[in-house]
Formats: sequence, C-alpha cells, structure tokens
Amino acid sequence: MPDLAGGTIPGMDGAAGRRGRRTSGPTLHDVAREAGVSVATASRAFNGSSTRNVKPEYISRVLAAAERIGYQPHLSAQAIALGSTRTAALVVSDIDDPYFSSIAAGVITAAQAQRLIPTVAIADRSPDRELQIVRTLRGQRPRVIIIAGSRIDGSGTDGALSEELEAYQAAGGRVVLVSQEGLPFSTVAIDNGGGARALAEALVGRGYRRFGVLCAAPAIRTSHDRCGGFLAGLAAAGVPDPTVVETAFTRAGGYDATHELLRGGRPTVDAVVAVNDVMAIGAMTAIRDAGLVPGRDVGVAGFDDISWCADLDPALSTVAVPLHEVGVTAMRLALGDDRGVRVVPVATSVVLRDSTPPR
Amino acid sequence: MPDLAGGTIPGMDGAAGRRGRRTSGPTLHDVAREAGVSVATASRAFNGSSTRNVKPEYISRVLAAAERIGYQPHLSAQAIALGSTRTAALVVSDIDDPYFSSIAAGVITAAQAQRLIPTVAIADRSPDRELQIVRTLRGQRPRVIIIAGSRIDGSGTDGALSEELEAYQAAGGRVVLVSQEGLPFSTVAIDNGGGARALAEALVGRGYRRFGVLCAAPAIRTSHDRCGGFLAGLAAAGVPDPTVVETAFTRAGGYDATHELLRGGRPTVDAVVAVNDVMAIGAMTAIRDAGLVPGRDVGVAGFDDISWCADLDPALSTVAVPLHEVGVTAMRLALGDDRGVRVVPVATSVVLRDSTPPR
DNA sequence: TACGCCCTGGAAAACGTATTCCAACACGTT
DNA sequence: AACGTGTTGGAATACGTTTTCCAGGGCGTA
Repeated sequence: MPDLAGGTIPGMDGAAGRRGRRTSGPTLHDVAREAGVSVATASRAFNGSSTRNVKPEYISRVLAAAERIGYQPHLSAQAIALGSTRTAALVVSDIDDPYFSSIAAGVITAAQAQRLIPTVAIADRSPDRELQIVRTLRGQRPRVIIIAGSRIDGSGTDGALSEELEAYQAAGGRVVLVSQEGLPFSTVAIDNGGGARALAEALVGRGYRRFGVLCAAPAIRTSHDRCGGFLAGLAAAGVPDPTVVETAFTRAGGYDATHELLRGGRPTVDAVVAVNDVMAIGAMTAIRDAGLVPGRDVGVAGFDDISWCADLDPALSTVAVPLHEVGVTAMRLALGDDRGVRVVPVATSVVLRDSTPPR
Repeated sequence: MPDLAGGTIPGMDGAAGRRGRRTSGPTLHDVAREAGVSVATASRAFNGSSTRNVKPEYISRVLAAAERIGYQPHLSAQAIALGSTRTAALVVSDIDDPYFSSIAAGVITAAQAQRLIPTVAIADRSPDRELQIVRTLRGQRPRVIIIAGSRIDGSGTDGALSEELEAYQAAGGRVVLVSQEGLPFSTVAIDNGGGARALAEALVGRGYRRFGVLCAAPAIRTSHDRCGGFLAGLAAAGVPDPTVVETAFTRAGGYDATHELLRGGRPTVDAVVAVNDVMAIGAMTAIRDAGLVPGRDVGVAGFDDISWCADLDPALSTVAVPLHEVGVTAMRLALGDDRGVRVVPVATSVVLRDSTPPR
C-alpha cells in the first residue's frame, strides 16, 4: 500500500500523521517549525533548562506558536525522555465507601498540588486483585504507589505483594501504605488500637457495661486492631467480656450481625459497637427494624467519623480519624526526601454524640 | 528541584542505567538478552503481532526470562510506539461527595474491565479549575475524557472548554459528559426534569401542598433542571407556587437554607424538597435543630438516592438515579464504535420513604 | 536438483521529547 | 586587532517500545 503522500484522498485526514499513523495532536516539531526555531530551542522555551538561557524573544515566539496551534506536550514522550513519569498511583478497596473516598480526596488533592497525575485503582476488597493491580501498576512507572486497602493477614498474597513492591522500590519508586503496619514500607499509621481503647473507656464512663462488638474477620488488620483495642479498654476498666460477633466489614455486615444480636426480643446488650461507621449505620437500622430506638434502648458507636455521622438521628458516637489529612500525609510521606521506611502516626479522638447518651 | 544527578559520586548507583540515567527497572532489551533472542522477537512474544508467528519455544523462553527478571512493559514507551495510551480520564467536582464517588466507582470499574488505567481529577466545583484540568489532561493523551461536573452555564469558560474538548476530539479522543446536555458532546443524560416532576406529583398525591424548594444557583444546570421539573410538576397539579430558596449545592447549603426557612418558629411549609440528597440531609438536621421532627412536622425529600438514604431516620424520600450505572454507561459510550454525538438517557424513579409520610 | 514461496528472526526506523555536544557568534580585555 | 570567554541555537542522540523491512532457511513442486 504505497498510498502515502496523501495523494489518494486529500480530504478527510487533514492534520493526520506523516506515515498514515494516527498521530494525536501537534508535536513539538510542529511548534518549532511554526515558530521558526529548532526543536531543541522549543523544548527549552517551555521548561527553561537549567544551565541554559534562551533569548526572551524566542521564548515568546515559541509560546505564541504553541498557543496558536494548540500544542500540549505529550506526557508519555516526556516520561520516556526524562526517565520518570509524573503519575501517582492510589489503590483503594472501594471508592464508593466514604472511608476511602475521603482518603482519596486527600491523596488526589495533594497530588494535583504537586502537578502529579493521580490514577486510582479499585481492589474490590480482594487481596488477589490488589496484587494483580500492583503488578500492572509497575508498568505505569508511577513515582509513588499509595495503598489504602484493608490489609488482610495471612492472605497468602502478602509475600508476593511485598516482593512486587520491593522490586518497585528498588527501581526508584516510593511506596506508602495507609494503616497497614507490618509490611516493610512507609506507613501512615492510624491509631486504631488507642482510639478504640479510649472509646471503651468513654463508654464505660457513660455507664455502659454490656457490649456487643461487631468486628470483621480477624485477618483484616484494621478490624483486628480496633477490636483488640476496645477489648483491652474494657478489660482495663474491669468490665465483663462483651459479646463479640464476627461479620462483614460493610454496612450489610453491621445490619445482619445486629439483627442476629437482637433476635431474642429484649436486648441483652447496652450498646453495639462496630469497628467502623458504615457497620454502625447498618446496626442502627437493624435496631430500628427490631422495634427499638437506637441511643435510647441500645447505644451505638462506630469508628472513622465519616462526614455524615453528625447528621444521623441520633448522631453517631465514634472515633474521629482525620481521613482527608491521612491522604495528604500519605502523599507527603511518599514525596518526602526521606528514603527508607518511616511510620507516621495519626492520632484519633473519641467523639461522643447522642447515639450513646449517659446511661 | 530535581536531584542534580548523582553523577558526581560514582559509587552508589549499582544497577542504574548505562549512562547514569536513572532507568527504572529491566527493559525489553534485558529480557531479550536474558532469553537469547532479539528485542523484536521478545516484543512479539508478548503481544503476538498479527501477521506474525513466533515459535512457541521462543515464546515460553521469553516469558520465562521476563518472569525471572521481573520485567513489566513500560506503558509510556508503549504509548509512544503505539501512538495511543491506555488511560481514561475522569473529572469530577468532588470525589468525597457520594454522588460523584458512586459515578466514579462505575467509571473506574468499567475502565479496569477494559484494561484501561483510570486517572481522576478533582475540579473542586470550579469551572476555571475544570478548564485548566482539561487543558493539562490533553497532555496525557487519554483515550477518553469523562466529565462529571456540575456544568455551570454562562461561567465564561464554556466556550474555551468546548474548544479544548473539540481539539481533543479532533485528535482522536472521545469525550463523554455526565448530565450536562447542551454542550456538543456525547452525554449520559440523567432525566432530572422528569424525575423531579414525578416527585412533585407523588408528593402532591400524598397530600403535601406548601413546599419549600432548596435549589442552587440557576447557572448550575443540574439544579436548574431539577428545580424546573419540580415547579412544572407542581404547576401541572395545580398547586400554588412554592417558596424557592437559593443556596449552596452542598450539605451546608441545605442546612442553612432550611434554618432560614424555619426561622419564624412554626413552619410555613409542609415539606422541604432539595435538589440533591446531601442538601436534604442538611435540611433534616436543620429541622431537628429547630425542635421539629422531620417527616412528622415537615416532610423532606432529596434527589439521587445516595446509598445511605434508607439508613436515615426517617428514611429519605428521593428520586433514584442509578449512579453506578451512569458511570458504567459513560465508559461504554466513550468506548463505543459510534463516533459522533450521542445522548444516552438514563431514567430516574421516585422512591417514597418515611420522610414524606401521607399527610 | 533447482526454483519459488512461506515462515520466522534480526536489524533498523519510528514515535515525541529532553539533553548533550558542537559550532557560531558577540563581547570584553589586552 | 587578536584572542579568549561566555552565551545561544541547532544537529544528533537517547529513552523503551512496536513495526517494517530484509535476509536466510525449510519445504514443496516441477
């Protein structure tokens, strides 16, 4: 097919590429030609190379030409030439969960502030998926990879994941984990244990004694830590062992477990405490469906302080985690000069509202 | 500033690249060498080029070599060679808002299913920011750009935005807008007007007559359409004109406006209807803060049916929008064969719950 | 046995940008 | 006026991949 030279059908393909290749948009060559300078000069005009000056007149001429033909530098080409991209990868379990979307908001905002392009992947709460994602992520050559999942201990993929991340780091990448201490990478460590412990003390202080604790599979680190902290707090306060129910780490899990807990008709617990807010919200609905009034008949508390806790009725008692800040911190940690593993603690604070009135 | 190359101290950089350039990870060359074949063959071994076969033995040898040295193809380099990337860009106003995070979940999931890399940008509800984002997005050369913002009419940037997107499309990109009819691009059109109209009829059917309508600035298209639809529905039902209050398109806006509306002590309206759920949630809280009971004293309704509507007390009446599906549809539309502008309608449906009991 | 064809591997070019190296030039000093 | 120095533009090369083009080998047919 020696069609080239556009001789065939000169209509249609207008600005299309030299060799029939569908080239997308004007290139630096085009700008240079338009401005009457060399590509080298054009390139320098944009990102004024250190150690080199380009005559102001040329700069403005190049900039004008670029503006005129609508040039935008090809980021992939830059990445190739420079040897490093300007993308930052974020892996979350489920972007539709307010816990993750708040963290994501922080990460993305921080990334944009650094002129980085944030990419986000959803792992669907599956360690296998997470591993697979990280693997393909490496092809992207992002500057940083931030993983805000629910670390699952002993999931079998941990070794492979570490290995993958290790290789990524060896190639110059930066890894930051959110709330997943235990793997050998920099981490934003949410004080889950301490917060849960403080919550236990606060609730005992308000007169609660018989607790139903809703936690997820013990392999889910976050749940494990929160649950453990809460139990420790109870023990320290000399309160008898609570009823611990294991369920899914979701709103539905909270609903189901509470439904089960309340089966007998009259409640056997003073309060239901869930390891996160969405579970607690499910619990509140289950309490209502059982014909009881959350807060009055059964106290309810969660964890995270997602944004609409205060808009519930009764407003939900919880442990506040500065999620947005967690995201920003993760990004800052990833971009910091400090190579090597660092753990940045993030404090949590108990917020008592009407869902756990004094009793 | 970029770390002025460790070139001075020759120690340190171990596995670094040939010319001191900080090369990230093994390349196809390395794989080829390791497998004892040429780069061409190695490349073909991975993505078995059409019109070419490579001997099975070589394929497995290459794959084994790649596995051994932990090779991942450099996506930027592929993008350069192929002339097109595998990224899909999503622009949202605020990822922390459940409306957008649900749509984002749909878009991202659909993108991943197509092995595309989703990038997301946050426009912070600012048209200027949005324009700026789209501009820099073009440098990314994404296959598709999906914009789920709150189109703001007459914001002054509309022309420039269209121009930018037009240029992007001309270069082979695909643009899809979510719920922003009016611009000359393919759109997933949420039936805001129809849904609002149906809501009006349903509420009138339940006995409500005096409405307080909370909408945002008329320039915000979504708000405008919903508000207009609701008023039309009321008019059609022969109900007297409601009190329309203009406020911010957020939870705080809903709260403030309702607070104002209820100032006189005894409510002058039967129901408060907000143009989205987060505003309605703010309204419910304001109603409570005024010493009234939402649902019983004042009906409340929203729009979107974000996930926790049913967990509120009273459960929030609203107009359901299949947000996840909207995201998926946007992606499908973007990837479809069909060039040219298409508008895919998405139906909405009224969901009456306890926040608007029969009156 | 010779010819031609299909098949497959390798060398080289291309993608768009940044940068190194070289040449040309202006300017100040002697 | 000659020389050195500092500055600036342009050609060429590199980045990692895909793809084209070319050459060599195996095989069937005449």
